[in-house]
Amino acid sequence: MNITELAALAGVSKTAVSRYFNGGYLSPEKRAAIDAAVKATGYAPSEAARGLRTRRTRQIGVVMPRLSSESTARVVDGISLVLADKGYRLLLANTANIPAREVEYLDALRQSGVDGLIFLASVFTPEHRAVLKSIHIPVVIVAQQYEGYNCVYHDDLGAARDLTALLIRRGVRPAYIGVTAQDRAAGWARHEGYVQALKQAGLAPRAEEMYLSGFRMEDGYDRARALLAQRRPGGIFCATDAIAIGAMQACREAGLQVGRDVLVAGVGDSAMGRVTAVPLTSAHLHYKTSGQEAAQLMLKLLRRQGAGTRAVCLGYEIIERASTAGPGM
Amino acid sequence: MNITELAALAGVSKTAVSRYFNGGYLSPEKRAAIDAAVKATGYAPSEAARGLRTRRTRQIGVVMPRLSSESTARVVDGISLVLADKGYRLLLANTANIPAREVEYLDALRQSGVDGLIFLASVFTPEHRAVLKSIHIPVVIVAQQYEGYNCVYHDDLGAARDLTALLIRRGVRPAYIGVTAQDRAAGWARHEGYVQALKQAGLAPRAEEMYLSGFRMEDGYDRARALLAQRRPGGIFCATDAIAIGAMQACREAGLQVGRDVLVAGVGDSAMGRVTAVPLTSAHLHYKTSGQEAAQLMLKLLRRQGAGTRAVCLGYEIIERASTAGPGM
DNA sequence: TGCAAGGATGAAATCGATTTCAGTTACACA
DNA sequence: TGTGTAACTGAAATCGATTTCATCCTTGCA
Repeated sequence: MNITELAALAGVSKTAVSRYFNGGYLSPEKRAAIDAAVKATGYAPSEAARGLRTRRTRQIGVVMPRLSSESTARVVDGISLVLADKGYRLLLANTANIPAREVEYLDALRQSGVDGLIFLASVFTPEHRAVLKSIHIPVVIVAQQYEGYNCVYHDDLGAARDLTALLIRRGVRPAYIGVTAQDRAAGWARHEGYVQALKQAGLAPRAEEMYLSGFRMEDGYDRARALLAQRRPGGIFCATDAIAIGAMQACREAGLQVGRDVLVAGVGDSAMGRVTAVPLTSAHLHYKTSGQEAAQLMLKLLRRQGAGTRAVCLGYEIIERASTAGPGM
Repeated sequence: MNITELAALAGVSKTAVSRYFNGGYLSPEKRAAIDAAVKATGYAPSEAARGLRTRRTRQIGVVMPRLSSESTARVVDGISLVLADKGYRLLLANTANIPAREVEYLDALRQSGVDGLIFLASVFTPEHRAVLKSIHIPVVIVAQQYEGYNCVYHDDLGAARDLTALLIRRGVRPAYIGVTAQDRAAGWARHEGYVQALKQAGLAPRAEEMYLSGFRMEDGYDRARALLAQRRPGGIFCATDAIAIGAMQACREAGLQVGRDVLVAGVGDSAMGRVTAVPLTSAHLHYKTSGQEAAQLMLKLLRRQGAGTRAVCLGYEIIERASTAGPGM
């Protein structure tokens, strides 16, 4: 069933049918006739043909690392909530955390004709910059700040600073376990926040108290074991909840009671951190909100209301739980 | 840049360019000329035009409840892993757990021209049946068994039976907290497994020991509190990990030590259940695998190798942790 | 009465690819 | 020499919509 057949059935021209779906001059009689024909046949215009003519697909590409990460899933959830409402659909590209694949998929999605691209970024290589420059449709970058592009990101530095300060207020000098600084937000900014808090408290950051880890719980566990084998810090500030949870496990196994002998904090307020043996102090980052904001921003850009680029920085909320109760508890 | 311009640039016909991208007779000289032109311009065929002509989009629709649920995310992760490899892209529809929206989105995706549909199902209303019947592209249903359709699902009944039997072996008569039987897999089948295990052990199931709950942790907490206010079961078998984690919390607050005073088990082997104060005994369901299987099945169907419908039932793995250590521990 | 404005209409052009089809060339083989 | 086959070619038809444009029909108003 195509527009020509439907038009014949309703006794009108193709043009009238097109106007029925897209608005335009159309008499009530024809409208009713088309309405009846559409209802009877269940006809719907071909998206392919429509897309060819209008150059719009009402699809938004989303490039992201692992869907099965809580934060990513929350962001995408937020995006889909807003966009589905406006009739847009999400075209997903799962990069499995491989930067080269990000570049590849950004390019592939661009060519596949999406109206816009939302990119959940972690690192920026020269290839990233090149492919982003070659994209001539609206782009919104989530979770990282990138000069000259529309971004929605979190105040990672502030969250890390406040959490570190909290540990210091509880009477300890925290060590640090974080991730690669290539990830400006989760790596560099959170580390910087840690350093700033130390300095503000008059403490000198020491390289031997700062550890680099992977993103997984197991990585946090390993690094914390290595750390505890060398020194006994009063607290550990971890760049992510997963690392923190691994670290708490290592502490427990070392005979330390988390929240009393050693204070631990993470970032992200993951569901896991709420149910651990000792609930984890963390910073709630508004992931779902950042997805929604990114989608709103995308809608604005699609409506060509994109006067200049915008950068939206979302706040955070420190959630104190038992893991930072304090030495006296 | 379109095919006509590129053909002119390379000094060949449009047909030759098409054959360059799709295979067909083409002399090495023309191939080289087109290759050079493509490399120089970065030309890629318009997906819209191609889709119009071929009626294929290389897009697979995925309809699912909440992305921000661990099991869903794992399934979709598995799907995208397999399909991305074969050049297919995922068109996502997030139904926010609203059955009416599932029907709506199934219909919308069908009309948007996807080559196939993967449906992460929970309940089947008459409207679901109707819309599924109206779909004439390959469909794979995940997580539920549905007669006459290609399905990939888990042995929910077996997992529930084994876990309940485990609790009984540990010397307790477990109560049950589960979800609506409208969800055949997570609701009905897991309940049925519980009942079967009781009967096999010569115990009569009692209605007053079976509670109906929502899907969230808070729901499990509430139901467990209500349960504990009435009776003190030696164990609780919960239809999902989230419920079980809520229930463990309620037990702790009631002064009971989970794993000793009360044994608890869930289903799903969620990341949360591994880090709780008392780690949770659960059944690992191969969610990611089910996504991969569903994708493989879809690929077969797309290749028209769909001789009859197939139903793939995946096994499970009982993961014993401290929450079912036993009264003596 | 005349005329401008705007509602309503549908034929035809267009979007950018794939596919059909008619035909050429080259070569092997009887 | 004739013939069958396979490699190769490109003009033209086609997919199913949107959009342009010329035209017709009403009104309202001077």
